[in-house]
Amino acid sequence: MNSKNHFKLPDFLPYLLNQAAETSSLAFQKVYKDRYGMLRTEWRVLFHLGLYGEMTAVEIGRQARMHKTKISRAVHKLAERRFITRSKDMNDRRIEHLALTDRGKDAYRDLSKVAESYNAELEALLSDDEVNHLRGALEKLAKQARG
Amino acid sequence: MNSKNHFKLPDFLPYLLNQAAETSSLAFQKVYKDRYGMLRTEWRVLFHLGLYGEMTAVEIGRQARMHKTKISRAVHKLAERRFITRSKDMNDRRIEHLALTDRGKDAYRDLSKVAESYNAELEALLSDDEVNHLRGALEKLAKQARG
DNA sequence: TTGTAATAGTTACTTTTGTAACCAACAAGA
DNA sequence: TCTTGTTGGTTACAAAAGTAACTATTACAA
Repeated sequence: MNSKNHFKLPDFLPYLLNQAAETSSLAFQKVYKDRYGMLRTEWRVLFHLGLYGEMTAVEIGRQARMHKTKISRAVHKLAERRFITRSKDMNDRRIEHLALTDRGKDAYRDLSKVAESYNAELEALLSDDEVNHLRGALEKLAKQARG
Repeated sequence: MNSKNHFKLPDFLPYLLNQAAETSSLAFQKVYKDRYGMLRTEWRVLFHLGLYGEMTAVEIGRQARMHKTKISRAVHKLAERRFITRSKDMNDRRIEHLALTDRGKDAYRDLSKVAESYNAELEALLSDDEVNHLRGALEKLAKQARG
C-alpha cells in the first residue's frame, strides 16, 4: 500500500494550494477579525468597494467569485455596522449601489496598509523569480475553471 | 479613493492563493463527493492512511495541519461507512490506530488515480518552470507559520 | 503514593456556509 | 396585455466548522 511509485499527497497541487492559502490567510484574518470583527467575506467586500468605488452586489460577486448569498450576508453586516451604505438605483429598482462610508474608508485604508506590509513579508520569503512565476501560475489556475 | 498608487487586491498573495485553491479544489471535490459522499476532511484522512499506512488521529492532524475535532468527526464517519478501522493501542489506551479497510483501499486507489490525472491537467496549464517554482513557493508559504 | 500536568480523543454549543426556494422588478415577444 | 424568462437580492433550513470544555489515560515529580 505504501508509497512505492505512487502519487503522493504533497504532489497534489490543490492540496498544496490549500495549505499555503490557509496558512497565509490566518495571520491577516486575525487583523480584520480583532480590529473590526469582520469575516473573510466582509473584508473582501470592503476591499472591493475601497478599490473600485461604488459597485453592486452582483458586480462584487463576479469579481470576487463569491456566491450571492455570501455577499448578501456580508453586505447586511457591513451596512449594519455603518461601514457601507446601500442605495437603490432609480432606473432599475432591483439594484442597490454599495459604497463605503467614512468609517468604511478608514477601515479600508487601515486594512490595506496591513495587507500590503504583510504581503511584503510573504514575498520576502521567496525569490523574485518565484514571486513572478507564482503570480502567473496562480492566475492561470484561478481562471482555469471560469469557462 | 481609487487605485492611484494603491495596493490592489489581485496583488495580495493570500487572496490569489485562495482563489486558486478554491477553484482547483472544486473539480476534485465533486469526485469524492459524488462517488463516495465524502467531505474534504474525510478524503484527506483517507489519503493519509492510504499513503502512510496505519496512523493515529493526532499524527494525521500534525501532517495535514487539521484540528483534532475535524479529524475526530472525519474518522467517525469514515469508520461508520467502513472505509477505515479503529483499534486501541494495547500499551496506551488513549491511542487509536487507524487503518484502511479493503473498501477504504479501493476508494483510495480510485481517488488517487483521479487526483493524479487531475493534477496532470493542472500542471499542463503551466510551464515546467512555473510548476517547479510554484511547488517551492507553496511549500515555503505553507511552512512559514509553522514555528 | 499523591497531586499536577500533559495527551488522545469526544461532545456540546455557536457561528458560518451551502442549497434551494423564494419575492420583486424588469425584459421581450406573442 | 399576458406570460414566460431572467436578474438582483433575501430568507429558511440543513450541513459543516470553530471553540471550548470535558473524559479518560498516562507521565512524572514531590
